[in-house]
Amino acid sequence: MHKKQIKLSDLAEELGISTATVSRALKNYPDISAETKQKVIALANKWNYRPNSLAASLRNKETHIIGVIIPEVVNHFFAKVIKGIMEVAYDAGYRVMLCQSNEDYDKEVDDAHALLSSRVDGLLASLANHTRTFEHFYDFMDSGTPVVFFDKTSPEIKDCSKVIIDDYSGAYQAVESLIQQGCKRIAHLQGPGNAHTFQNRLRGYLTALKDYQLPVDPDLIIECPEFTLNRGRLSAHQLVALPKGVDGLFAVTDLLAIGAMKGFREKGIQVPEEVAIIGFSNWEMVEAVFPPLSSVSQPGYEMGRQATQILLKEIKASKNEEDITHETVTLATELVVRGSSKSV
Amino acid sequence: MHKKQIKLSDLAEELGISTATVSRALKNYPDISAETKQKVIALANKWNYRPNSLAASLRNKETHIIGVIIPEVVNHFFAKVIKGIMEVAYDAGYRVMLCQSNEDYDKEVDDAHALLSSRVDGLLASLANHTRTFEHFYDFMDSGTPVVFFDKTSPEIKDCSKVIIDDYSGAYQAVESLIQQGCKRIAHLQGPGNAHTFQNRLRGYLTALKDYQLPVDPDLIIECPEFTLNRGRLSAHQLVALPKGVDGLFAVTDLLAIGAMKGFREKGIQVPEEVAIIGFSNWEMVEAVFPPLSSVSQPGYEMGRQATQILLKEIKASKNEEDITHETVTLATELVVRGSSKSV
DNA sequence: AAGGATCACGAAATCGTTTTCGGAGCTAAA
DNA sequence: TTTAGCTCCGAAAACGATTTCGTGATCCTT
Repeated sequence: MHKKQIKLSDLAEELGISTATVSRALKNYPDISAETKQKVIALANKWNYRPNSLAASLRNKETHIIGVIIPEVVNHFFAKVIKGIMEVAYDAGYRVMLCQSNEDYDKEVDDAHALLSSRVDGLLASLANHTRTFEHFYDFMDSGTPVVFFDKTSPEIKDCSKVIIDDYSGAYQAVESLIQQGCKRIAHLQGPGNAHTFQNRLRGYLTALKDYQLPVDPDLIIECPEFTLNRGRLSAHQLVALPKGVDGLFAVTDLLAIGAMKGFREKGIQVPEEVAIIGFSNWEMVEAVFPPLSSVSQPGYEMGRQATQILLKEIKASKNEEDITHETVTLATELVVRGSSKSV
Repeated sequence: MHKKQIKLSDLAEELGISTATVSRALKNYPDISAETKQKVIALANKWNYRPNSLAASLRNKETHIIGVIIPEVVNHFFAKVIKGIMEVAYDAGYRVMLCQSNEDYDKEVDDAHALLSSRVDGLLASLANHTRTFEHFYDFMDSGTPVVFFDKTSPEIKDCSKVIIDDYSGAYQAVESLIQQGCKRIAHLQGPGNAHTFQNRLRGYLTALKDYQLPVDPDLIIECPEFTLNRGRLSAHQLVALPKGVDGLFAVTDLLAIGAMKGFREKGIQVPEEVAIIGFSNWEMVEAVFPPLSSVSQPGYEMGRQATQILLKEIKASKNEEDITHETVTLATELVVRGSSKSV
């Protein structure tokens, strides 16, 4: 049973003044006497008054809430992004409504509509792997609510800011490093769908091979529908079984790389002596496996922070009716070489 | 610049009917003619009408939002809890406002106040390690807003439901298993603060030793202020340096255990031959390290689901003015033995 | 033809805050 | 003494959706 929450008029009645005065006293307006302010604040504390932000938001047309749509929460990279988002948001007095699309386009649309109904002040979004239409995001932009995409986005979306990482270069560097240490048959464990991040990593792989005049063997490119250790393990088995074998591997994500490492070991293949492996994301656990996994760093925390900073800037500009210039920030990656491959 | 969002009165005006009728038509009330309903729905779709849930919530005194306070987002266990929460909430038509206390008591209080101001319909919370007073939660209960604690809670908090893990038994089983495979000097890497979960794991460790007449050596119990690989690694070094050595280790969490494994290896100690190791949480990565880490399973996803189900049940009861009976659900743990210790 | 039931809708209050106008009372300047 | 300028506060109108009463039709019954 919901007991009554204290409201402004309760305070006003008790003190024999109007709600207007109470409201202004609590917000420290200049034209309220010090004496009144003090009385109001004292009573508000005593009665544990918590303003109803629904009413305030309705009146002010701003909620101080930002919506976040993310494909998957149980993912070390996205978790770090969320942390970055929440810290910057909190410091600016904003709260976060989090939605997980679960890599499901329909749910993504549904979440977007709900956040629009909630009148969030801005939206941060990362696309599901199979999202191809963007009307649910255009709805935000049309209503004047800033949207910033991070990580998984699409070049088709115009007129809005983005924070991405340089997947292409990261992948290129990784594969180049494998080539320079003598690998001739380099496999790639590829991500699912047409997500641009994964496509860019694939492109980096292909371009590196081409630049060094290595042939592209379709047998060496395996699309992994989900990112699990086991999927990486099975892919390694598949590669070992190839007539021409394999001597290097670049995986679209660390979990697959580690799984593959395990799969190779099961088949008696030495890492890095017989197969050199490089992953992508550089999350903490890569140092824990043996040999430690070389990986391309993917700065999730920084991505979350920057995306939120840009969003807050646009929210502010939007409020002041200034015009906003959208920007695309590309965060650099870095190849961190460890025991699973050789430094060159 | 915020362009105007369509509202009920816009639709009403266009159709030459009242907002009351529009509202009822959209909600499929029985006393609106089929013809009118259809016209309203058609226009709402055409104009992309999104109801302002602030206004609706203000009027209805329910937001369909549940608040979540969690110590840390970048944590595999909590990430799974969040996933469980969000799925159950979504299926019931609820949204989630997520707050991360960052293991900071003051921020926890601040978050609680903000969620109260947002008039969330219910709260799910897990305590920060150093939280000792609970007024900020009692505020919710006093106002009639259901609260359910999960994982990190306190027996001091009465009259509310909880979903916890049987940390004590899990720890006991782990240590018992080490004893049964012959370990005599078993170390424990302990969690920080007075968090009850960690205390219970410590208690399981101590009781197992006592039950098997093994002495408790304070040198073998190391409190780890943070959960990082490196902290585990350094703790292992510290243990190796003990005059009497160490032949078993139970860590309060997997990350520390894996770090310790690395630390032992660096000192030339064989796992599990010279030191057997068991962790806690059983997250996916334990299978990736070598040797695979034995660990106590900690069902985070299930915890999130159950906590949310209980909360929704209490919200419903509260709405119907039924009285609610609080419950404490204890989820079972299970020792999963892998290569880092022997099965007995 | 009168009474009652049913149908389809509208007027207006309501949720709790914020803010735009003021307006009363007082002081100081002319 | 009038006027202007302060200081401090209140009345009331928003914000947008929901819902409680109604009310005017229409149809059926007798």
